[in-house]
Amino acid sequence: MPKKTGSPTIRDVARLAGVSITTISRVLNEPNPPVSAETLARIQQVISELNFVPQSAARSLSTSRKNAIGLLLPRIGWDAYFPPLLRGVEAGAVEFGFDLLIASRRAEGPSALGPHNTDGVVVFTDSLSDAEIAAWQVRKFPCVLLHRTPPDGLNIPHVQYENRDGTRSIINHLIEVHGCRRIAFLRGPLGNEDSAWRELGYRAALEAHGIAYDPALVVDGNFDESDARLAVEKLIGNHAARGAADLLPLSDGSVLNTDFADAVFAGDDDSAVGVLAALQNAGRRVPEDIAVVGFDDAPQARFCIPPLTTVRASIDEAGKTATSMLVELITRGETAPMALLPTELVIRRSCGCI
Amino acid sequence: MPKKTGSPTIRDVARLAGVSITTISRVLNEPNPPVSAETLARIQQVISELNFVPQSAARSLSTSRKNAIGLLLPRIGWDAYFPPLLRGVEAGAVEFGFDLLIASRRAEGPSALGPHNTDGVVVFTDSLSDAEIAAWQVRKFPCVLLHRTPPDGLNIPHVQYENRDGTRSIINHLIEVHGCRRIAFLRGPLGNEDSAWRELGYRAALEAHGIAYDPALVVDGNFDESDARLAVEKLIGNHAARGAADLLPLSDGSVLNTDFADAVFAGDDDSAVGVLAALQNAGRRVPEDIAVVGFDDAPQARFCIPPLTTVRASIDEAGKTATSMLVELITRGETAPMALLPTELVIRRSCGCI
DNA sequence: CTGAAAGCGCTTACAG
DNA sequence: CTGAAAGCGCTTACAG
Repeated sequence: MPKKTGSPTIRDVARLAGVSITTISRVLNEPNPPVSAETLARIQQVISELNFVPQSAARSLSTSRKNAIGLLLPRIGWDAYFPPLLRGVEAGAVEFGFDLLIASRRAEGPSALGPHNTDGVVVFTDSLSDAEIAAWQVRKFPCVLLHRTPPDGLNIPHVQYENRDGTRSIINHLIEVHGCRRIAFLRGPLGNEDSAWRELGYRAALEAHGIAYDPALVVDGNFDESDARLAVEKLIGNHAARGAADLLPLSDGSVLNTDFADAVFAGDDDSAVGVLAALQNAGRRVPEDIAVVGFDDAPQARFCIPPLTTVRASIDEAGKTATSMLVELITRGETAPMALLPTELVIRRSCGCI
Repeated sequence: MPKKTGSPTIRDVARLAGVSITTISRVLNEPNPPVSAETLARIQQVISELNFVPQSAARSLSTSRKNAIGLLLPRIGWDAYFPPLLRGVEAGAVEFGFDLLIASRRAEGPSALGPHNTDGVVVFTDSLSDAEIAAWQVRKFPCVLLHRTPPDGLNIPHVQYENRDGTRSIINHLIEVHGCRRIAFLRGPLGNEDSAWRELGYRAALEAHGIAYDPALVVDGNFDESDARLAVEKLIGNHAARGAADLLPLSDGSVLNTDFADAVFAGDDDSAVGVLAALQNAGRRVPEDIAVVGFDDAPQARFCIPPLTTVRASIDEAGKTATSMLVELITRGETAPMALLPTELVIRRSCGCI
């Protein structure tokens, strides 16, 4: 009989079914185990009676596969896109039959995830240093970078959004549909890759429409609500200091808008919330006096006043893609060098539409 | 030399350090390994040079401890409180030196998490059936229930919020500060435990103030935005059908409010969004004509129009508490039978304050 | 202070 | 169709 109340082992199953553990193992692992129908039935019966599940550790030890992948996250910034990200990764893991380990990166000590407990890991943004990534490479430990480009010289599969295209299309929308010409841009944090690509998209869209790039319209929003608010207040202040008229009432009752800009691309949706607050405080109506757009389609985007026009990228998709690339890397030894995910324009009221 | 480019084993370390693997193991596991200072230094040197980390699988197999805990989630509903929940659980896992496995529960097959790959799991809400929980109990597999009470007759540690107290305090606020007397309540889904406790809190607060419970004011909102919206529309419709006056302008310019209610407790914040929409459509001003309050302090609460007065419970705390209880259960064999977490009133504009 | 050896629960050639 | 045996990389009495 099975010992005590602990979990049954393959040995218990073998004894109760009257066969060797080899046979049990085969039934467990092979699609068409070479056993008589009768024996097979008996074994399956015992397995389900005992509720037997093979110990992962023992299995790993003999196959040297952990059947687990890891998702490594940075310490902070887990918020808005985290649920869909995890949902995507989890779905991928399940689909390919892997367990999923999660860890957030701490300053001290080695990563909680690595060759000792997983077959490979998805590294999200800057959750691992260049040096650590490089160390994994020499060990040939599979990993895929999500929202992060590989360190120089290293050829590591990575997945990213079409930040540039997404930005280009939302700026195009402002220019072509709403006739904007002075579009402010709030940069993300220094060194942030998403921000760098968005800036390229911003410049490309301007250039394609023959609009000169104006450095005075580009400031730091840091993808942060209150930084963005301050940045816009400064833009307005600078403009006033130059003696500009801003909103000039005309004799016919209409208004001549000579404001600091006719649109603000906030860099991301968090910043956009700050931008909206700053504009409202300054007495600007959005979108009547000035348009505002974001990026990400974060949860608060639809609750903004007015609801925010923005760019959406499917985060689920990103997680799933990264995971399936990782699995390919683990099982076949190679995968695509990178995946670039499409984005989609989400039109709401803050740009002037609707 | 270490084989190929794979990971080094304890054997590699022993060879390079010129000692037995027993000694290496001791250095790895004992706080004060009985080795000469000189040997110790040499060993640590080799370990860091090789970047050696013991294989979790091998370690588990010999100790029969996985050094991992699991977090089991239901298939859906990962959204708003998910990041803080995971943050809490992850923090707990790290603190006690456990790896963290995550899985969402699927209909088919056994749970991806169990005795075969973890030392215990935190079961979130209804991610596991009563029968499966019971099966784990007979195996003495440690688990802690989060936001879920144990199946009948089973004595399983669980952690929950003070839903009743939290509700009582927000209803008290409506009554005592804002003089509300006719407070509608939108129930959560049938069978939902949080909802049941909130209803008890609602009734207790009314009773404490000598206000009769009026079944006509209690309807189903299902913790869902559009269900809640419909429910409120129906409340308004029923009221009108009875020929009530609603908002009656008086000769002195003020308004006599004979509306269906003077406040709505939406059950949760998702519902509150639907309630606000229904009231606005029906021409009611919040909070001037009617107060609205929610529960959870979900992210959208501060973005609502007007910002939502609600009840907050620290989800981080819940995750952390559940995790430390689980660890205690794993290491000491027992822990507290349950933990009841406090809530906090979050006052914003929708109740009439500010 | 140090090591040889058994054993954890599986898988997988190898042999029949 | 079936099984005995070696081995995966550790830990831990046991012995010195």
